[in-house]
Amino acid sequence: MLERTHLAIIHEVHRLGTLTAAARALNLSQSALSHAIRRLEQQAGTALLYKHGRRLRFTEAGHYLCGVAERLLAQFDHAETIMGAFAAGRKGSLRIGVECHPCHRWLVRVVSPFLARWPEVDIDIRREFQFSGIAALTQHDIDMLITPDPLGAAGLCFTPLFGYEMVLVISRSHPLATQQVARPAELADEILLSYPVKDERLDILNLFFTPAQCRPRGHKHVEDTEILLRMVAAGRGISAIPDWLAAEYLKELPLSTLRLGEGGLQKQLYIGRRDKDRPAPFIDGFLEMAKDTKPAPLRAQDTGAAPQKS
Amino acid sequence: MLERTHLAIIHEVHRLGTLTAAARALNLSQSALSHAIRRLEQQAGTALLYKHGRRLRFTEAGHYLCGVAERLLAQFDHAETIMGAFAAGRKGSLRIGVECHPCHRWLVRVVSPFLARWPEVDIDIRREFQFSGIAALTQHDIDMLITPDPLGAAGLCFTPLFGYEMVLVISRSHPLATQQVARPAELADEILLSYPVKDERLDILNLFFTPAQCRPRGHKHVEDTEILLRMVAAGRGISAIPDWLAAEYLKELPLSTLRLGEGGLQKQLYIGRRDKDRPAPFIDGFLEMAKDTKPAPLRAQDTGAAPQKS
DNA sequence: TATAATGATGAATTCCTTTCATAAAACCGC
DNA sequence: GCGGTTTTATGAAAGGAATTCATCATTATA
Repeated sequence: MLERTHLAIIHEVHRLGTLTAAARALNLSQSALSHAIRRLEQQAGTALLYKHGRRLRFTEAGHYLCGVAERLLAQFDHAETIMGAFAAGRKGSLRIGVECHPCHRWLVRVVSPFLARWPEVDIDIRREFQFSGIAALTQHDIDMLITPDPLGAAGLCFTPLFGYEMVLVISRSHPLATQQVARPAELADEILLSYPVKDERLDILNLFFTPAQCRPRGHKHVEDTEILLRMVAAGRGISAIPDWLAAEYLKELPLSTLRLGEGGLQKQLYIGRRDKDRPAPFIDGFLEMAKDTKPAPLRAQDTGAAPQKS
Repeated sequence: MLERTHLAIIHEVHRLGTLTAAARALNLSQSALSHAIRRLEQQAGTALLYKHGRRLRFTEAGHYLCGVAERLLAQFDHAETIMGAFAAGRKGSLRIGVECHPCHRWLVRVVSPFLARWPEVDIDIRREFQFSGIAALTQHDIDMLITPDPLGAAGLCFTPLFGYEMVLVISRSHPLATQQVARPAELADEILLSYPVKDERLDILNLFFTPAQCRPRGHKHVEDTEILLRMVAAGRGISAIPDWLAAEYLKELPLSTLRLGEGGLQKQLYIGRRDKDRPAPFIDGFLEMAKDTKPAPLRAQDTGAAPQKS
């Protein structure tokens, strides 16, 4: 079987012209090369070299193999370089799952500098999961999960990123716009606008309406944040989004934010990963950058809702 | 060092999913693969596989190596196929030297069917030599030499192809055109036209004029056969060419051919090669085809010169 | 829970590669 | 032409790396 060593020998003999020199270059004895070439020739069933004076020349087959050697050796070298980058933790891929629809703009602010810092790392962001994000993480479909709901699962660990408050957004011309706090019963006649997520994953339903045993009059899904908020501003419905996301739109759109219940709907974003994962530097790097990237806070004077607590 | 066997192992494990199956496919024990992969991982400095249940899954580095394996193994296989063709004598290259200017059209008739019969053989035809064709042959610059002058040299052997006669061609309106035979003294006032070859390699000088201690009045070189013969037909000079070549032009051009001296200038074309060359089938094949391809003979009624003797 | 399937591991063995010592051939300068 | 030098070839011995064997650990299946 043709092996890499054979190619290396052929290559060096071609480069240096003599067995002796090639042997020196390969840290082998001249005899070793002679034997190796002889074996290779026997396997190939054809001569590769012949003596011309006391030098060696390549037969046609040898010459062909020389070309093969040049190409393949380069590919081996390249592969080993890449493997080195993997080993050093420079290269890899990071499949990030996101279970937080509004997080997109924040995530972009993390990913951009990350790509610059770790140019050999491929990033893949996924939003859709067959079952849950947690399952995707344990099944190695993703390597990291950004979620506000760190459901315990064996072999996973979660790191808190930042706290925030889910606030109600309503049109500035809405009768409730003057209030600081909204109560479930006051919203029974509203249309709830939300991202296209299953009801059981909507905090405003789980933690606000359901405990009060009441529901908004209607519920519609909207994919895009901008469109959703424009619909709210136009009085077509109400919605609940993170305070820091609301902050970004308060200047542009005629919106008001209200606290959801007395204490507000406090949340925390977590980043989860498998705790037995190989400790790749770029994974820690991503974590650091994620922790260092806080969303812009919602200032108290902008609205009645409480400022976020980092 | 990353070796072909490593790639083969990675590839089979990827294809079959388990070490045990891959080991069967490679005619090795499961233990051998386990050890081999472990060694490879140690060298690479990174894991390639990890256990997922009782199956194996690839790490990113392993996945990368998998791709490398697929590409490189294909190239190895291909190289071995080609080497097999070399060994079987189907593939090769044949560098043919030609020391016989008029032979071009004959050579084409040999080479065309040869290329069809041996599609994997590259043919290269050379006419110019640093020293001589013989030297080029011994120095492995060419593999075969077609020549009318088989100068003895150690390690070479010559096979006769066919005999022919060098005949004098003159314009049909030339005073001598009625003769059957030309004698040197009768041509002392003529301009000799020849291919651009050194004087010492021109048979009409060596074997016709020089023995008679006389020379033609002038001597010009012409590269192309067609042009040369048109100049002769126009009465601008005389020339000496093989009878079979003259035969091809006698119908088109107003030419006459005369025998050079009483016995005629008899020649023989040979094909020479190194006798220690690896006996490649396609070399024998070329020889056979060359021997079987006789030039069209010059018929007696066309001219006064004798018909060629096979 | 027993059973089958799979991978991991350490020690022994086998096989292949390499080296050593030497011969043979070819070139170089005299 | 003839030693001296350089180079490849070769057979036997040594060395080392890959492989196997036997066994254990883990996980899935009935």
